[in-house]
Amino acid sequence: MNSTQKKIIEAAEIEFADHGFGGASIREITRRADVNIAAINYHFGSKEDLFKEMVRYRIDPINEERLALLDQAEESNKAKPVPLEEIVDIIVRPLLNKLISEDQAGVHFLRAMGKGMGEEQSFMKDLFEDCMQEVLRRFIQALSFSLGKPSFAKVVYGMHFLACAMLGAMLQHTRLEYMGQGKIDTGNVEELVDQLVAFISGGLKAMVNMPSKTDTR
Amino acid sequence: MNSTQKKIIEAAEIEFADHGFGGASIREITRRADVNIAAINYHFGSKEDLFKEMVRYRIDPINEERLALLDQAEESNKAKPVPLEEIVDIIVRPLLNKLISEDQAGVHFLRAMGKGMGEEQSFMKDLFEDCMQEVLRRFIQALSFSLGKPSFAKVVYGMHFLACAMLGAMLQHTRLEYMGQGKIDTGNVEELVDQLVAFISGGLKAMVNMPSKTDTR
DNA sequence: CAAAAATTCAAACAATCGTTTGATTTAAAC
DNA sequence: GTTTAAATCAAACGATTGTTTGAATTTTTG
Repeated sequence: MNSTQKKIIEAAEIEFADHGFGGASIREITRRADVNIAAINYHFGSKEDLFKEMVRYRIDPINEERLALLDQAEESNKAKPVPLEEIVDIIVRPLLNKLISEDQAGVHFLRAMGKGMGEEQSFMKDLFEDCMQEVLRRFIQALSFSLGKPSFAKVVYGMHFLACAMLGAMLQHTRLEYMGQGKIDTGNVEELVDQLVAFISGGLKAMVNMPSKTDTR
Repeated sequence: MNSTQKKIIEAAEIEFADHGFGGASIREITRRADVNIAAINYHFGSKEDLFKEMVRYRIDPINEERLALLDQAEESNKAKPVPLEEIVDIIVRPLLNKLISEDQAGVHFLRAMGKGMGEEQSFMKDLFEDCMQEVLRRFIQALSFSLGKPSFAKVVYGMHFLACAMLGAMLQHTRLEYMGQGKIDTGNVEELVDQLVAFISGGLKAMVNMPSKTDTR
């Protein structure tokens, strides 16, 4: 990955974050990256391939880190389940840590990815399935074990809410500023993640402990 | 609101849901609504005004319902705080109930609105501030009271996570199908809301009970 | 029924979209 | 230093974007 491609990726993160995949403009990306209009098609093939490359470039290392941390946690807990907070932390922290970086590129990436996940582009579903398949499988299993193997439906709802809360935090991080009336330090990602992990873990436990009318295992 | 305007609004919900505000096409909306291309500018003024109208048309009654329910709950609890689950339920249920409707229009509206909230269009921030200001104020106050008046930061984080989880559920409702491998009845909104309310309430309590390093009230 | 207002229509507006082309410049290989 | 290959460039491609226009049509009013 040469400097031109890097410049394009960084500009793409900002544009995709601001306007989504469909709304972002190739011309605006190249203008921001200070490269020629044809550079994107030359280096990446198409706008679609650029988006895919942008996602994989950032998300693959994060998922590797997640799996390694889960391996490590499962090993140190022997045959016992990994504590819930630990699992949630491993899912959330490596990703949301991208909210801090000297050039703010991570913030843009998270917003761009969050926005992409909501789009109806047909290639998106494939992209995220490719990226997340193994991670999803492993963490659903770990969560189920840690929660005492509740019904399949509960685990799915739980994983869903976990992803929703995390996705929302990615997309709406800037809203903290407005809601907090400037009294919240939005740069304190450590604090944000701590609170979010507590929120999600507590939520999962409460959900599992609640009796469900239509529950079958 | 005549039949042409109604047809346009319904078509707009689908298009905005699928492609976001920036990605949606006026031509596609009018084609789907089976009206002339000029109808949108004639009846609404602009694409932007159409989006605003679409949001207010659906969200204003929901917010009125929320405030009425909160009034009622506060009255029946005298000077005591309203139970947390009840408050969360009032925020979540009137909105997510839109996930069910014979013509699925509600699903599209929720996705369209969720997607819009993430966009950087300058008019969006104003629109949502106008819509949500009073509701936010009232429910932040009720939540704070019900949670035992924790620090301002905790309440803000809590309200933020609540909104994030709800937003995610709106945006990603169809993902339940995929994650649940077809074994989850995605049409069972009652069940979804029950689980979500339990998740959010449990999350909020856990968050408030967790000691915070940088906590000041 | 006639006059007036409201609505619908096809056509065109300038602007922008993603992509391609072919020439030109820069870098690498021998 | 000459030859290949890689990269950058301005220009143009056809298609689509949101919006406007002015005539034709429908609906309402007196």
